[in-house]
Amino acid sequence: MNTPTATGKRAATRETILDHAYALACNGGLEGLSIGSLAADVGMSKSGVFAHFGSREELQLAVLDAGGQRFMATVLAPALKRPRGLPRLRAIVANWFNWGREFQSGCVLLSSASEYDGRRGPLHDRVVAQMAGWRRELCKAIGQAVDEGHLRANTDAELLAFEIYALMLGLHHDGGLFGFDEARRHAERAFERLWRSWQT
Amino acid sequence: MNTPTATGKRAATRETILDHAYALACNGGLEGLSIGSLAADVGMSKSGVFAHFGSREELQLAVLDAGGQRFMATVLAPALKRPRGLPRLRAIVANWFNWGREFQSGCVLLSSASEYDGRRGPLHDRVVAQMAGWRRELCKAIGQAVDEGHLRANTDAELLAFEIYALMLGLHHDGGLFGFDEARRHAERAFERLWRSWQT
DNA sequence: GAAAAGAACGAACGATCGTGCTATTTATCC
DNA sequence: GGATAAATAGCACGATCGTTCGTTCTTTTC
Repeated sequence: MNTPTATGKRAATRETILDHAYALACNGGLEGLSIGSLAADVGMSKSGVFAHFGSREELQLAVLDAGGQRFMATVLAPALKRPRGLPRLRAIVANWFNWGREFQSGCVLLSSASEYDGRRGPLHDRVVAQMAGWRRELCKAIGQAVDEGHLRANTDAELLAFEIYALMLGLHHDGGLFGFDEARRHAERAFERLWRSWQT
Repeated sequence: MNTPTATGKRAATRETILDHAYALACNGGLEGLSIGSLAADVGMSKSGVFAHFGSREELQLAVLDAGGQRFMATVLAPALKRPRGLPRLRAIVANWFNWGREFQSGCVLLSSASEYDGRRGPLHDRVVAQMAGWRRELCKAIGQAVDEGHLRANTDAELLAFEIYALMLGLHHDGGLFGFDEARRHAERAFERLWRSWQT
């Protein structure tokens, strides 16, 4: 038995740092995340935090990955237990509604999308890859709903995925600015209209 | 003739500064806008730029106002020449499609919305007021389309405004990440479906 | 318990941040 | 054209940024 705890101390504190970094980035965005404030939040020295990542960009990438992982675990994974087709699709949307409300403010992934859409570099690429991956998952679930006969046979999966995504953007946008309850009401009704418009 | 140009020198250079500030904020966002880089971009000294606004926050507010003004002039004003109802609504959307492509990257107003939705202070309030005002204009145009008999009598203006706004968010989001052309195709088709779903 | 390895700290760096203050330049007015 | 006012430049401040480096503390290994 030479493996200490399978996760070691280094990995554990790294996880702790990422927890705090993720929470901070949910407010201020990835671009507003500074190593100094992060270190103060965790209760470590700047250099101690820094040593875990080697650069700020590497830290930001790690936060982005952590966010994507949590998103998938919160939104997609539970929905996979539901039967294929529209029930699973609705479960995805339902889980998505609750996403980002664990911390008071916005979603790291969405804010990163608007922060890095115009620039170049590793962060931009990671955001694009993440978003494209999620869109692919959405299309997959939509395709299954078509196969199950829940949605019309001529359904354009990419278009519907765009529409679903747009409504979630609207929910987060309005939720952040005008209050979550009213935004939720609008989004819920919009989704009902959306499902109906694509149903068989 | 003692009035030099009706707009004095001070106002003129202030306008020049705001032009550059607006362009810079279209990429880096309002939070990424710094007085130093702005001064370098304009070709002035930091303090020279600073003197025009008195504080960074005041500068950001001015940029926000300038953005709102340009948005209204680009998107709303030309549409008011079209006949009330669906034609005007479609014109608004058509103008909105072109908005934000004057500069290569995103829209200041949208990025500000995600930057300040979680915080408090004058910037947050200004963003909310701006967004609420625009939403009100949208609802007004929708109401007219109902009055004209172009949209169903039981149309929920706020809900439709939410749906329109959501699609535009989707357009900007996808446009920034995946390329504007594909996003435009999706958004255009989604809008056609949207109009049809609310039409008489 | 000594030795080796790993993790975190503390101080310092050059740069940039927003913001004052004081000159200096530029425009306006009689 | 000289006096006055406005506009801009220059410089310095404290703070914070990301990053580096050498030291100290903690853990593991023999």
